[in-house]
Amino acid sequence: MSQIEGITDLILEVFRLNGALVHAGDGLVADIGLTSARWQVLGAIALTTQPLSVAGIARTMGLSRQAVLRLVKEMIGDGLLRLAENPHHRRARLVLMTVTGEAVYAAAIARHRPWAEGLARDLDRDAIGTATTLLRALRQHLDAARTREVDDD
Amino acid sequence: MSQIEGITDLILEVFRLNGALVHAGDGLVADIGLTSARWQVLGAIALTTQPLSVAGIARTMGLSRQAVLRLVKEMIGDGLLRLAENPHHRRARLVLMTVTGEAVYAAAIARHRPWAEGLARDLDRDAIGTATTLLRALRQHLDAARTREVDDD
DNA sequence: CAATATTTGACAATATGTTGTCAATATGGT
DNA sequence: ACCATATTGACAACATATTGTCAAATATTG
Repeated sequence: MSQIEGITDLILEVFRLNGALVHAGDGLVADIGLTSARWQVLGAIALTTQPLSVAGIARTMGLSRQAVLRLVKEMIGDGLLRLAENPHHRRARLVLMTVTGEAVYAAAIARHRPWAEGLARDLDRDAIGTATTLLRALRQHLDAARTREVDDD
Repeated sequence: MSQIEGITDLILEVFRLNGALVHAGDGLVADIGLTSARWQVLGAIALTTQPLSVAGIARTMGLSRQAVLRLVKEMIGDGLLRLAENPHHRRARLVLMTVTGEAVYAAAIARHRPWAEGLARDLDRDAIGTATTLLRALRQHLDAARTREVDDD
């Protein structure tokens, strides 16, 4: 198989796996009022020491500012998130979890753990690391190309 | 790093890479009237010896029937695809490319080749294979769970 | 053969994500 | 301090994908 076929296969598999993961995640947390996308927003907030703005969350998740903005506004409406003034930037307020948000996120984690265990059980540990490193390299390559794109404008 | 953290990292990287790939693909074929999604539909049709129905394309791509259905109808409207009677199934007609569709797909391939070469250039060949195998195993695991889900209904 | 189950295309509603645009706010260079 | 530039939240338009529902066509089972 040529190098091009190899990378193309990988790309198609990323598309398929992405869909399967979103579906599985949705199913995992549906009854606690979450979706994969909202769960990911909570994760981005939980996993940083410093509170983030909407734009900051977007950068962490690799999504557009606007996609995150809409999710955040909906989640504020649902009582999962709240905004706090940002001493460093009047416009870019900080996104924080409410008590409810924290409880829901904790519940999501509790379900994620055994699910992830089952998924990883018969997979080779090194292969997971190798794959993650490779995917990250690919994405960084693409992101770099994207930056050059914008610079050309 | 625990096995759970490892697989979770991989999952988040799949989400990010998926977005970056869709964006790059869109940019690659935008000016010939394609998008990543439409390009993938053409690819699914091109890569099979036997013509496929809408549902068949969906299975190949790992998407829902309905997602493919809408794409196919739009692409028929744009003159890229056409339907042919299916001797084995009156309802499930076969999706074929028009001459225009074939030309557009050929143009997309011509752009994909050097792009994929550049992407794969400094990546380890074995790592690509390992990653593809791992992602496929993950997806098949998830698809199997999905099948069990449906059986429970 | 008849009853039942599955597959399929169609349509609608909704969730997710992108791009484009704008004004407000920061930031950096001169 | 000033001006050009970049970042940010907001809103709108659109592409993509999922689920739910339905009726038609096919496949399966007793």
